Amino acid sequence: MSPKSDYRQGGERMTVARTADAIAAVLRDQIRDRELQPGDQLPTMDQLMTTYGVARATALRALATLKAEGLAEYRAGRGGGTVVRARSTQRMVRSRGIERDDMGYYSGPTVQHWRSVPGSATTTVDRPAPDDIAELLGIPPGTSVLVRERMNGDPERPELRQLTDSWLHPDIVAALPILRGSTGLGGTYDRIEEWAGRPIAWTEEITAATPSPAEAEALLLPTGVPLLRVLRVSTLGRGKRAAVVEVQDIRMSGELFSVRYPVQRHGAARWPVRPAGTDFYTD
Amino acid sequence: MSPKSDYRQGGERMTVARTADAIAAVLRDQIRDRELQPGDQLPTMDQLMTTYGVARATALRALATLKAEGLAEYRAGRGGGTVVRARSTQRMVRSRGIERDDMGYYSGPTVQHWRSVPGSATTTVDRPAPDDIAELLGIPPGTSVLVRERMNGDPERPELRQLTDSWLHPDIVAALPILRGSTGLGGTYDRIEEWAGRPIAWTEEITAATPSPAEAEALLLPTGVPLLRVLRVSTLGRGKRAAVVEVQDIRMSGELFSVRYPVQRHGAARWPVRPAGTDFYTD
DNA sequence: TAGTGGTCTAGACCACGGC
DNA sequence: CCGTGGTCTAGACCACTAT
Repeated sequence: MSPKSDYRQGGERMTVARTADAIAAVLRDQIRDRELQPGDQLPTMDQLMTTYGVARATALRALATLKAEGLAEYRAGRGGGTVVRARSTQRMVRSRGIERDDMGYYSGPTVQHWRSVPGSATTTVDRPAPDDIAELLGIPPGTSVLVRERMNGDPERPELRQLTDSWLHPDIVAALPILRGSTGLGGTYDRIEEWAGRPIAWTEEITAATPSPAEAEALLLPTGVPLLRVLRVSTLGRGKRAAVVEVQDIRMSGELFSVRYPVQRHGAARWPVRPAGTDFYTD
Repeated sequence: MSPKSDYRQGGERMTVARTADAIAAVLRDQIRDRELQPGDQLPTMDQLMTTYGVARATALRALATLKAEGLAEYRAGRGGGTVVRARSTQRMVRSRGIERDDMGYYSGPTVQHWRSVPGSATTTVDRPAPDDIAELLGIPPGTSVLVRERMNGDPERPELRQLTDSWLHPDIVAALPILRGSTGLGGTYDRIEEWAGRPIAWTEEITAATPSPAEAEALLLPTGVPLLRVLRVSTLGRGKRAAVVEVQDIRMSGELFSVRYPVQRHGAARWPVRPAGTDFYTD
């Protein structure tokens, strides 16, 4: 992986890093091995130019690579430079069960006090559904769908925030035109349950994604930090007659957040189990 | 967001993109709006140079930005070029319940037939635990811990693969030295339950991360694709006396995989619910 | 072989922010 | 002020692969 050696220049075999990727690999290894601690300054471009004998642009690209990977960041000003980024190892864990208080449903105590991020507001628009949302809603891709977009977070820790797009199934919007209006997002679930007279069931599907520039800006993501994406599917009814009424697309920093679920035992995995025929590992 | 206009050059206000970021933004918008479909060729560097009047390096950076974001990729050779990447919108969904067959435990039918990736083998080493693993194991960071590292996946679809590091608590390794040996990973759980005489309980914590170059290579990740990371914590006992015996760190492509869980209602959220005091939305 | 992107050197100029 | 990284132009050379 690290092209630190076995590198040719003018037919002569070199053992030192002389390319941007090789220099980046040297520094990356030093960071991984904690020779360079968070907050420590990396060599400046001038230092890289003299120690490795490369051009300025090459030194720049080595440092830029580490920034893109989220390993380093720039501190501007005199005495600044490129430093090892302190990566939060302590993530905010969201236990994904549904709770309820005077305000309505919420998903766990860590977010009970979250509010709309100042300066942002819920917007309600009709928009063609992306493929994955359309698939979950069970409608043709590109169908125009009512979506409520919102950003909220912890009022006391502004970096803890998430973007939520609530895509409402066309049938439910036709039946409940109030959903186009000022009903809060939390209120949406109550309105639907009042109308249906039975409970919504939720399933969450979690994946990772690269943020768009707009998402990175809104969520204050440094470069190199991916999105943690939770797709929450709200369903009425059970089994084959279950109808998807809403899909929420919730995006948050993959570095600051994690979500936690208990894992259930099914079928033959229920305790006590019979001994396995072999110890072959299948997962 | 898109610096397509309001750009100054020599004191003259321009309305066309003349920087790498601005050109990238134009192309990004065209991809997002489906003017450029997956497989379509983006303008070549020569075309960008003439249409925008920029230097070759600038055109290069515009295209490189899109590749880094995972929106485009390079097809080499004559007639090739930079094309819009086909992003798999159909992810492999792993329903995270625990099942069991003759082989032992496994997590859902989609992975029941998975095997070790050809050419890879399980390695067993002692390694200092990273901070987040140490935290979950309840041991001081940097403690040397036995870890079993493995890569497995779908034999018929080699791109569907995952890296699994199984970090075993020092106490359980001391009690069960066999875990250092050739017991399969799936066998680990059986050995622990036989020894303890009671069932393991699992919790999974999901987050997103940027792959290291080594992880990207092993998992065949194109640039711009983040990791989906599942931390599975295995526990013996309940409540305050629960002891963590193992932490699995499972990494897979965030583009090809998602994990799915049912969401439980707790406390006041159990049906039937009382009406909410307001419709204020807290999540 | 031709056309694509990728890397490098060399040098000019700009933006930022602590000193 | 001045050292830091960031962007740009300009040009040389290399790597890949369909044709």
